[in-house]
Amino acid sequence: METARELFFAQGYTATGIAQILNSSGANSGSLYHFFPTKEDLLIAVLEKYKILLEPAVIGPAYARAVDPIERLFAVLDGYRQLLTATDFALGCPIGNLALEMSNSHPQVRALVVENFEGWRLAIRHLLEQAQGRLPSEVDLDQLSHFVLITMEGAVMLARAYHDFGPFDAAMASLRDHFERLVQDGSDWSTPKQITQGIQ
Amino acid sequence: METARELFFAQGYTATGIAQILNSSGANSGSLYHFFPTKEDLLIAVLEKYKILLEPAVIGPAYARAVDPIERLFAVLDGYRQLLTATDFALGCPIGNLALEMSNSHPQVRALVVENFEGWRLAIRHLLEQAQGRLPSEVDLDQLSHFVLITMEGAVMLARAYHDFGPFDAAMASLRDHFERLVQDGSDWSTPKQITQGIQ
DNA sequence: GTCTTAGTTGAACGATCAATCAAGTTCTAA
DNA sequence: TTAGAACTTGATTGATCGTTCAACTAAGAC
Repeated sequence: METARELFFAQGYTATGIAQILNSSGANSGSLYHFFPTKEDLLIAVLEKYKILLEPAVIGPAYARAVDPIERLFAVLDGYRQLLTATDFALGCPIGNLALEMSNSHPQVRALVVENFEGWRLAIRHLLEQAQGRLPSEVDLDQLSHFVLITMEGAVMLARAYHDFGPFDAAMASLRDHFERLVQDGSDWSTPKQITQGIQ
Repeated sequence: METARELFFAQGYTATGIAQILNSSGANSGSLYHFFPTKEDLLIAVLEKYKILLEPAVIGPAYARAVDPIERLFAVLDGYRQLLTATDFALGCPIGNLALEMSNSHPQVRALVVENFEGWRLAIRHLLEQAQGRLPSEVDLDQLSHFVLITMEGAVMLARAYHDFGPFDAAMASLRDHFERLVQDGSDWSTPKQITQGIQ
């Protein structure tokens, strides 16, 4: 199953054959089909695994690299940049890859993709809640967390297509700009603009 | 080739078989292979076609629905929303679909994916240039146009995965908010804030 | 010590995959 | 009128697809 996860991640679901999984893992077809009656069951197990991996593999490391909630948010995003760097754009977001491939057809798989996205988004939302005091009061955290998720998925997609960090970094810079304007706006009513600007 | 384009769009490249293209189009395998020696050549022709379709199928209709450059930008994005509605989330962005599927392996295909993305982005950039007077002078139009493209691709991906417009509309609302703040900031130095606020 | 259950083995299945090719037809130009 | 190139036809190729299954082994229960 671990081998299947890696191969689905690297090549996609359709492009990965059962035979390849068996070769790479050293398992036999009968053993595999004893636990996973169909290829789709294998994919479902992989998607369940990703739900478990979210915290230790994505959120945890980002928390360790920063303390401020907004900085932690960008540390999460930077984690995907590091993955792209380490694999020379071969690996992006495993869920995003499967999302496009499986968004038609299989409803159970799609439901698990949504669960994975929601896990990620709610982790971001949790960070936004911690920064809520600095944001304008009218900001919708569900909306903003969706926006961050969408930006991340789009940025990873484009970076892989371009084999270049230009689009990715542009999105990160724009998103940072957006957050700076939100924070700026959030402090306007309580603190005169001139003072915060004077300190900088 | 037109049938291949539709099937690649709806099902993806790997998931579409030559036999299916032949059945749906009524062509024979020999005829197909006379013009397209490999399946990849067929994909390349499809991607070239998309470059041509950008203007009449995407940009043109959006221009017809709005006049203001920023409104035209959002009209382009709304075009993808309409496509998702019309096909019940079955069809998203044809280039984005292929981008994730082909971002590894074939370099020639990836180059054409990039050309398609760049065509789209430069069309957006052209709109931003027309609105440049309303934006802060320090805004980087290349960065901002990449940001818009990335938001669009991510929004379409998530909408298809969720089978729901929540994420898509959240991204559009956030992007609108970002543009409003840019325009607001762009007018600050020339016009006192109080006056424009008073007019509203 | 035997019965049951869980798990393993790997050859084999029919279907489908992208691709081929010899034969036949249509078009073009001299 | 005719030679040759352009194009079509569809049966067929070997490889690979996901899946099956009868035979086998290992381990715990009574």
